[in-house]
Amino acid sequence: MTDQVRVVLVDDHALVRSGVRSEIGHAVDVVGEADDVEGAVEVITTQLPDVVLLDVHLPGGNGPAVIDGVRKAGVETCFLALSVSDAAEDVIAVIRAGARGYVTKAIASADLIAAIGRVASGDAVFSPRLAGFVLDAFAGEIPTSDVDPELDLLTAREQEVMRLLARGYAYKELASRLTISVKTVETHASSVLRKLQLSNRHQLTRWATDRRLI
Amino acid sequence: MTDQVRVVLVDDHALVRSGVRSEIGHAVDVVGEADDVEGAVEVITTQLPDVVLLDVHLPGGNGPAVIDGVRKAGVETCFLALSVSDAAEDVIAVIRAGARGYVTKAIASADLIAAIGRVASGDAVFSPRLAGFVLDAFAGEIPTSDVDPELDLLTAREQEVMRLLARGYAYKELASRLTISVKTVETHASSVLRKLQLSNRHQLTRWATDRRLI
DNA sequence: GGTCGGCTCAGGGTTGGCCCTGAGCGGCAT
DNA sequence: ATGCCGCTCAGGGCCAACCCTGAGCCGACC
Repeated sequence: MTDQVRVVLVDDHALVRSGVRSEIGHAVDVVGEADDVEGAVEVITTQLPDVVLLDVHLPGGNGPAVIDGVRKAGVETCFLALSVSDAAEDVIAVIRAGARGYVTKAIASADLIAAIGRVASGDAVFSPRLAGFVLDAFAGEIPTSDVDPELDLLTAREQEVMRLLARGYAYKELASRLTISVKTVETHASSVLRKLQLSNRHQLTRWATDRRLI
Repeated sequence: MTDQVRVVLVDDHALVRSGVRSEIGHAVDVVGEADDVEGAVEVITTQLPDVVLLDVHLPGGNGPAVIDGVRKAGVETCFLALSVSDAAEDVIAVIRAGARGYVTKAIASADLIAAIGRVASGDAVFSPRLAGFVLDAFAGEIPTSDVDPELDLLTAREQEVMRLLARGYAYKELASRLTISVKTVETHASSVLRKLQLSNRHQLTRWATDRRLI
C-alpha cells in the first residue's frame, strides 16, 4: 500500500469527516480536511490530492463553488461528490461543475473506497439511482454563459454580420437587410470566419449559440 | 456461480460475438445472440437478460433502435454499449436512448466482466475517456423528446442522413462516414428536404433542434 | 412473375458560400 | 500630411449544396 490514493475530505460536519476517515482511512491516504469553501480550496491547492470527497452543501457556498475555485487556481484533481442529497438538481449542478462522480452517504465503505479508486483513475461513478438522474438529465438541459473575450476581435459591423450569418441568413438576404452589396457581406463574413478561426458558417452557428449570441 | 448475470450479445459480426463469448462466458451466462435490430429485440424480449451487450452500429438500424424496440415491447433490461467507435455523438446517442454504459472493444475482458456486473446492479459505467464525453456533454447539450409526427415520412436511411446533415456534416464527410457515395448522400438529402418541405440545411438544423433530434 | 419501394449510384445543371486580390472613401491619429 | 483602419465594393475562381432525371439491385408483397 505504498502509493495509496491521496484524498481530501470536504464536509461541514466534523462528525461526518471523522466517520468517513475511519471508514476509508485504511485504504486511502487522507491528506487533508476542510469544512467550508475557502478552506477547501486552500487545502486542495496545497495538498494536491488525487481525489476530493466533496459534500454538496457547504457554508460559504456549495460544492460547485469549490470546484470552480480549484479550477481557477489552476489545479487539476478529481472530485467525487458525497452527499446526503439525492436531489436531481444537486447532482446535475455538481456534475456540471466538473465532478466525475456522485454517491450518497448511504454508500457502503467498501463501495466508497472502490468509487474513490475509480474516480482517481479517470472513471465516472454514480450510485445506481443517481446514474439514472445523470443520464436522464440528458433529457433537457441548457447551461451557462459569461462574457465575450474574442468577440472584441470583431468590428461593430462584423459583429452585426456575424449575428445574422449565425442565424442562417443567406448572403443575399443579409445584404438587402443591411442595404449593402452581397460582395460587402462576403468580405465581412470572410473576416469574421478568419478572425474567429472558423472555417464555415455551421461552425459559426455553433460558436454563436455556445456563447448565446443569437 | 449459480446465479450468474444473464447476458445477450448483439453485434453484426459473428467473429466478435464468439470472441466476446469466449472471453466472458466463464463469468456470465450468455443466453442469446443477435446480429441485427429485429433479431436483437426478439431475443431480448424472450430471454429477458439482465444485461444486453450492444454494438452501436447494426444492420437494419443501430443501437438506439434496439433499445427503443425493447422499451416499446415493455421489457426492462440494462444495456451496455460495446463499440469500436468512441465518437462523442455515438456515445451520446446511445446514452440518450437509455444505455447505462458505454465501453469500447479495446476493453480488457476482466474489465468487461466487471462492467457487466456493475451495469447489472444498476450502476453506470464508461471507459475513462468516454466518461469525459458524457459528463462534458452537460456543458452544452440539448436532448431527447418523445415521439415523431412527420419523422415517419422519412425512411430509416433518410433519418440517419437527416441527423448528420442537421449536425452540419458536409456531404463528403457524411458519405465516408456512412460509406456510401456523395451522390447517394445528395439523393437522400434531397428527399429529406423535399419530404419535410424545407429548402436548405439551415432550416433542417432548426427543424431538428426544435424537435430535439440532434 | 410482376410491381413497388427503398437504397445505391451517375450525369449534368444552377446557385450560393468562401477565398484572394485590389481599390476607393472617410475618419482619426501621429 | 501621411498613414492606418474600418466600411464599402468588384472580379475571378473553387467547391459545396441542391436539383432533376434516369437507372440498376434487392426484398417484400400480390
